[in-house]
Amino acid sequence: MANMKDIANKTGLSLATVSRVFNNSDKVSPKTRNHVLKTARELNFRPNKMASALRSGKSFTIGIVVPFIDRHVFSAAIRRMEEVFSAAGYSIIICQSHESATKEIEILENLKQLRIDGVIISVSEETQSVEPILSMKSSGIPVVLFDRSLDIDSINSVIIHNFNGAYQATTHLIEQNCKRIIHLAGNDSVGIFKERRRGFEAAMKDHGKEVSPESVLRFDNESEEGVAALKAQLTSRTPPDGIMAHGDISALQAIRTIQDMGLSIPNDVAIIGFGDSDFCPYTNPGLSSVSQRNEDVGKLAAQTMLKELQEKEESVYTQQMLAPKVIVRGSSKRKGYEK
Amino acid sequence: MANMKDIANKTGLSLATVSRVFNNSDKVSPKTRNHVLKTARELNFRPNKMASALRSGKSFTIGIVVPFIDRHVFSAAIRRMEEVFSAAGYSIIICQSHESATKEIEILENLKQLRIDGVIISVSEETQSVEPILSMKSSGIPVVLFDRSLDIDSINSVIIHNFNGAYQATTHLIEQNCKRIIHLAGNDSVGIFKERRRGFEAAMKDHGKEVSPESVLRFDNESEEGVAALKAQLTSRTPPDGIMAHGDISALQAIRTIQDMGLSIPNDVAIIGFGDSDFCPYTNPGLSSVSQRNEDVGKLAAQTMLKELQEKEESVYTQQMLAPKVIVRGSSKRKGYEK
DNA sequence: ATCTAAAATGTAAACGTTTACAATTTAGTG
DNA sequence: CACTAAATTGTAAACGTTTACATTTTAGAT
Repeated sequence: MANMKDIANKTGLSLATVSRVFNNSDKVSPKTRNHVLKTARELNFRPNKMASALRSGKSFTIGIVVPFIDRHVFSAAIRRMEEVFSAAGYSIIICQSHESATKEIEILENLKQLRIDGVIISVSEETQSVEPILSMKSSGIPVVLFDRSLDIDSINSVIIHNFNGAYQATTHLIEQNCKRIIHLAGNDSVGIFKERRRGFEAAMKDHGKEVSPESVLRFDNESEEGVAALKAQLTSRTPPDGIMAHGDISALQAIRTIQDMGLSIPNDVAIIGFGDSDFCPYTNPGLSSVSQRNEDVGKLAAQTMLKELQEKEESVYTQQMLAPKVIVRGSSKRKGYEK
Repeated sequence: MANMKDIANKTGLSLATVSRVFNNSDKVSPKTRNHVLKTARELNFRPNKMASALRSGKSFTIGIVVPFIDRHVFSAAIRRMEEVFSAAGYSIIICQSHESATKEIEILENLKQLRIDGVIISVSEETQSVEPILSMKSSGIPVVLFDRSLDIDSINSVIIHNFNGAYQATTHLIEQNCKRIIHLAGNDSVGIFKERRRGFEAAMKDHGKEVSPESVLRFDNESEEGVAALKAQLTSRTPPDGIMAHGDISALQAIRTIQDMGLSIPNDVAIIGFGDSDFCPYTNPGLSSVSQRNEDVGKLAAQTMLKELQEKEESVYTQQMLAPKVIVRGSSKRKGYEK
């Protein structure tokens, strides 16, 4: 494959001039430029980006780290990132942490070796320490967190306002005349789940509803304990008539449980999930949910990265929170309370 | 950031020896190796993969090209690819063709410039010409096609056997005692959809069922024409009692249409989709579908690529077809015909 | 101690760009 | 036409590795 030297030889120009043509440096006469471009076409020349990256120190590559790429949250966000970056001339390298903090560290090391220009990351569930992230920064590699954040204010992050989303969802159930609402809670050690629980509790209190220990039910997608506990509550003397789940899959499990008991949704129990997964419109009834705006998050994260890359000065770090949106479907739309 | 020269200076060794340590070349004494590694740790050294790629001509990077990364077919396959490649020391670069043949060509050009070691691609719907793919090959870059294939036997490909899947699905409906089965067909210009239609027709014929022009209904997810035509058939004197859709979304649209007309699934009409999308278990009734085995396809494609990369000789090209699997759920499980 | 082959290390040129700096050409001015 | 500044081009050294080839060291055999 031809290189710049070949073009230089064939045109009789110097290597520097040839290089300048491809850098869009304006310091080259139109005549020479055309001559070079023509010769480049003839020789089927493609600039070698590795060489360019090596010399210039800019690889025009961004590393994206997520737990698993096949989760819709991530693939949707990454889709937008790719679009933003590719338009700006950047390539993206994808890595999966498998929800392991150890793997995550390995990946970050590897990305350093690849001399990527920046990292966008949604940290693993396990990740507690911010050290690996900070170490990236101190190596001069900008980092943007998305989806899940860590408590560091020297790092840009883009997340949705989980507290708010949960608050809105809970308020929605209250407006649907639910009298006794419970929350199917995720693991509190995961920041976003904690926020959702807090949002639920705040909404309850703000609307004068009591939050008892029974109001918050720990609900895991893997174990059956949550389901059993839910059944118990549904058969108690004061069964819940509204459920705000921390995730859509949990909501689905609840729907099954409820329907299996012969109760109807939304009239006996109204339910809303979180995430607005793509299957939400297709369940029966359609599952109301809180949209995480994955695409918007992805786009914004990518734009934030580009901005940081372009700024020479130490930039100002921002924690951007997108307002989530309640999507109402059949599972929480009660007769007489449609608004 | 420290480089090998720094280590060489600090240890008093030559650059070559230092390099050999990191190449796992065995031509270095244990004592020197340890000394070098220790110094490397002290200096916080990370080998520069760009430099290594430039010099050695191997970037240990694979380009993956898909129409859109947020489609589950692709993200599921890519997930496995990432796992296979990362275990083998390769990074992956993801690009989206947006179903555009032009964009696809641009992407391939760009990947060439990046000097990636190989390309795994699921071509866009528009793609007709095999030229860009062949041009990759002739530049010495191995290519593996997946999901959708092109008719070139000098390129490795991994796809599922669409004909077979459709054949099986249709046979399943016949076994469920469906008397009049129709196919909701995709765009025939897309190879996999054509295969599915052919599989449907073959199964019908093999079971002594007539394939009339009405048996194949062109059904697009975007337009309403298909829905209208389906309605017309359902109200005709000889309504279909079995539907084999070319995709899950089409199946969903059909389910809605059928249920809106007051007909019951699966007893009035049994239906099966294609793709086994993640929402299939959650529809009501659960949607039977043909599993595309995305994960298996991804894994196999990645393994095929690795094999081709490792072989020095011109390798033998294979078209690998995975057998799809019918997943039976409520939408096609008729009373008395469960088997 | 000497010789030899194997093992370990060193030398230096490459890989294909970019870029500071220097040199040359061009165009504008009086 | 001479002079100057601007525009264009050239020179050569980097960037951080790998690797063919050359050299030195080591260990084993005599």
